[in-house]
Amino acid sequence: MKRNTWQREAVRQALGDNEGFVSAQSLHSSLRVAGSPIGLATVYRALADLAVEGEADSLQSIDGESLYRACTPGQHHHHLICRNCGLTVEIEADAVERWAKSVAAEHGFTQPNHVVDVFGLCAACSVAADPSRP
Amino acid sequence: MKRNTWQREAVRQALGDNEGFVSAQSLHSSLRVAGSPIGLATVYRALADLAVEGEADSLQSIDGESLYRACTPGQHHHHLICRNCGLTVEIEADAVERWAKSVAAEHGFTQPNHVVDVFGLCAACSVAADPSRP
DNA sequence: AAGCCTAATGAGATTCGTTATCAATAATTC
DNA sequence: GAATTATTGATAACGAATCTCATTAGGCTT
Repeated sequence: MKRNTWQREAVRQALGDNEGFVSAQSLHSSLRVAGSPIGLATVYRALADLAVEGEADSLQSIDGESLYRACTPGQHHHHLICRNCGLTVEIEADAVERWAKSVAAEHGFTQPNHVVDVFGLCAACSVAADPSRP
Repeated sequence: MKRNTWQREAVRQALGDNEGFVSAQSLHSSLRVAGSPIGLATVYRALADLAVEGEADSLQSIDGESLYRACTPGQHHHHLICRNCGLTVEIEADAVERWAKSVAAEHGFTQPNHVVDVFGLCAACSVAADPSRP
């Protein structure tokens, strides 16, 4: 049976408090800094559970570590992420879902997963990077 | 100044001989099995160089390791990858390209990059994994 | 409230991919 | 051929993530 512990809740809340994607390590250390005695292994477990339950999205950062972010549960979606400030927008992509499924089936592949993320500069960071073109 | 060594050439060739994405580790061990005394660190360095020069594509596998594959430089494409045997099919995705661009613009994002990869089990591995459902 | 069962925790050890170190080697230039 | 110096490679170091297992505590029953 699944149990509710203050640790799970602390991780869920810490995730929700954060705007963009965070690593398990940094989430753990910010919890510790905030005075929580939560253990690192527990943070990893809680994040993995949240990801399975659909309450968190996860992606692999460039250097291979897993990053997590709170998300609206129950809905499969992808992300538009500012590579400067980390601002993240959730995007729906039914067309992409169908495309991924069909392209997999077309080549005889089963159990298709897909990784679809768009990185860019958000409006604010675009202006900051090139003020001449607002 | 950059120097040409047989080790770089061996890595480039081993990559080209391979059908799908390979990890640095497995590439190294197959080179060793083939009789080459090449070192592991050198394989990592050669692969990183090839990726920077555009002669290899790299991606992060589900479990966090970097996988590499030879590719024709200057051409943008995506991949359909068997997560069991590594078999890779290059896929065209003009529709996805346009979708990524438009969704980025729609939210005020500029300079859009995107990560689009589909993982699954290829026909052969699907049968091997579940022979009852060929 | 007390007790039981067992899921969950957490400190530390462990695994494993990748990178850094640094003396030795060898590719290029002169 | 000698000099220069990029490159190599064995090994150490690093870091993210997982595992171990004794301990803790959540939720149920009585």
